[in-house]
Amino acid sequence: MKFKIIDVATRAGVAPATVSRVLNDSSKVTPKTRDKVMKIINELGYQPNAAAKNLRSQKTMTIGVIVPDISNSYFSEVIKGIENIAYSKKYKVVICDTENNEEKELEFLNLLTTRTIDGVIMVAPMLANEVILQIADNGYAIGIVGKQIDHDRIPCIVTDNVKFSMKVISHLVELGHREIAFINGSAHAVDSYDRLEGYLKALREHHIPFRPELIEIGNFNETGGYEAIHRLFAKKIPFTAVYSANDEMALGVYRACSELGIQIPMQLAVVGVDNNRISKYITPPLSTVNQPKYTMGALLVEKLIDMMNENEYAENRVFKVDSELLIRGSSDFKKNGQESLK
Amino acid sequence: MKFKIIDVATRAGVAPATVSRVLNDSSKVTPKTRDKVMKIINELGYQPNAAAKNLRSQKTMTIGVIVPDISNSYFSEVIKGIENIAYSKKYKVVICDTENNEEKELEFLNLLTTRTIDGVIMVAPMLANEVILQIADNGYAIGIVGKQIDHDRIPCIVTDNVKFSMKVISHLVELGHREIAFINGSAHAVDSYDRLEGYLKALREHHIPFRPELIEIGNFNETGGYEAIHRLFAKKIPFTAVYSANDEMALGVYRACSELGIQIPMQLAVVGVDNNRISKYITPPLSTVNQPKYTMGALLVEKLIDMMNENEYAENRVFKVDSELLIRGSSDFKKNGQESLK
DNA sequence: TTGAAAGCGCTAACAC
DNA sequence: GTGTTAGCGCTTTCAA
Repeated sequence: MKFKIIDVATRAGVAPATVSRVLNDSSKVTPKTRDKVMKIINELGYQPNAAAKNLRSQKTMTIGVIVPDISNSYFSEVIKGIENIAYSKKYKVVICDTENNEEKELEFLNLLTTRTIDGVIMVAPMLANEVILQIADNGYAIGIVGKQIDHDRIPCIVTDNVKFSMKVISHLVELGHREIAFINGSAHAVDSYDRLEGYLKALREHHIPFRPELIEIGNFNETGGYEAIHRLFAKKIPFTAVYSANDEMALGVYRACSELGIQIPMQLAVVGVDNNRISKYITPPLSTVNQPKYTMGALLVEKLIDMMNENEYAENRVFKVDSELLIRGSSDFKKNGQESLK
Repeated sequence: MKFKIIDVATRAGVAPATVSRVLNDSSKVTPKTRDKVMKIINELGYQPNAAAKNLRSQKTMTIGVIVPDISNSYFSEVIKGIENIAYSKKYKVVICDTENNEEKELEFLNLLTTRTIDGVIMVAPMLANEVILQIADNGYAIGIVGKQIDHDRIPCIVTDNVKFSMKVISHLVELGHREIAFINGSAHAVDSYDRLEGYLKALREHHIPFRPELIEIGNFNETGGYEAIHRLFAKKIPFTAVYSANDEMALGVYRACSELGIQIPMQLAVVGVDNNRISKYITPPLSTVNQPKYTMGALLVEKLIDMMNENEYAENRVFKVDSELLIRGSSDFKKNGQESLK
């Protein structure tokens, strides 16, 4: 049996409006009436109908999240952060896994215009900035994780790519490396620019000449990393370390090295980015950069919800968070051995 | 500017009902009117309001999915299957990551009673069967992945645990193993019973006496596996192989072996279950059972949607799918070496 | 503090 | 084939 507000109202001898007030604990109701109403609500197991509520209140308490690949632990961690905060604030979360498909990304944004969701968070969006800006201009709530977009109604959270890339290179230099190759992500990703910038900046700081031949593009996936390191080897330029712009590509490096009998880290030091769950379990464990994925999701959704409810305004719109370099056996061979899997 | 159906109607010189008919392509509308209406719709960029539609039609075209942990690749693959099929049928998917928290699981089910979602899929639910049966009895649409529940309105999809466990043990026996330890999942999981049953059945088939001391509980996580293998070693009973009821626990086995200097597979063969993404990348690569996760999600959501729309009925309610044994270096040392990371 | 009543935007039953 | 109209279940003025 499905009850509605009127059922509760009549049984409690009050008007529907009063029941509504009790439910949304608007203060203007005497404890006595409140108790009376609550009793009936519990007796009947009454639950308000969400659709009616949504229609009337013009919001759905739902946030959409668009990610390129939900089974990539980077994204699922971000989602966890979003989800947890969202639920604690009574919001639901609808997920869209685009499978790196730009059209699916665009299509999902329709949920905003149909008012199925109150706002959307795009994680590492592929869509052109203009499209995203347009949406914000149309008054829809939108937030971005992993890319910075300049619009005073779009909160963004990004990691300081330049900074941690410098940390990585400095770490390798301190270990004595001077010829450090760099496998970058896709050429059009903003992250790629920044990571390259950090790479160059660090080299300059350490007075190491920069050699463009040591840079390759790996498109952020395992195969890309595998092919990139092969291209690097093919050049016959000596290098003793490689900075891979993410862990996935580093897996490709491991595969190539395993095939060619190249020892990590003795013959080649490797550092990745992401602290992918896998990175800890491979042999040797991969040195990597740990981005605060959960926190990034959590922080951004909080900001977005605040903005939607206009508790807060545009200032402090872009968050740049720091990442931590995890030194493991792939760069520092002293770190190898027994404790590697701890 | 936000338009409503009446805006389209007046501009097109028709009644709102006609616009609605065009939108929901009910056949009773002449091509001419349809064109006229569509033209205005496109001009205005009109999009129907979801809340109003939901309220009127008493459905939300949304399915909830409850998983214990979204960053576990097993679950994210299931979600992918669900999501893809759901979106292709115009359904949205709301995710709940319970973090293995039974209360969160229960709480999320409220979305059914508030009619926020039309149905729910529980993946490896923790909630007692009675609770789930009750929900179905109340007329809500519910489906289960990874557990079989007997109720003629609940579609379920499970893997044949008995069958693949037998495959695993037979594989080990064929390699010459006779003392095979078994690290089972949590004691109250149905999967655990079935996997144990398969283990026992296979031993019997091969005329290998069953030794209860060789069985330990590892609760399906890394630490559990680590502790379980330590307990097994502590017993001083020789065994040459271990069947771990999932890959996570096998990781714990790897860690313990690495610490104790035990060589896999030479001194101990290891086989897991799940084909977790990690299993391929560890050293040696882990032999494991690949469950068709994506397909399981896809198949079940399809069934659930059919049931909700009553295209289909109770018969053929439980799906049992087969899994494939992937033999890798952790059990068969001929499989080690160069090709291990391919 | 409480009640009456309007209306959120859509669909479907019925009438023409 | 198309229009009219009631109403889905709730919240929120406004009045009392």
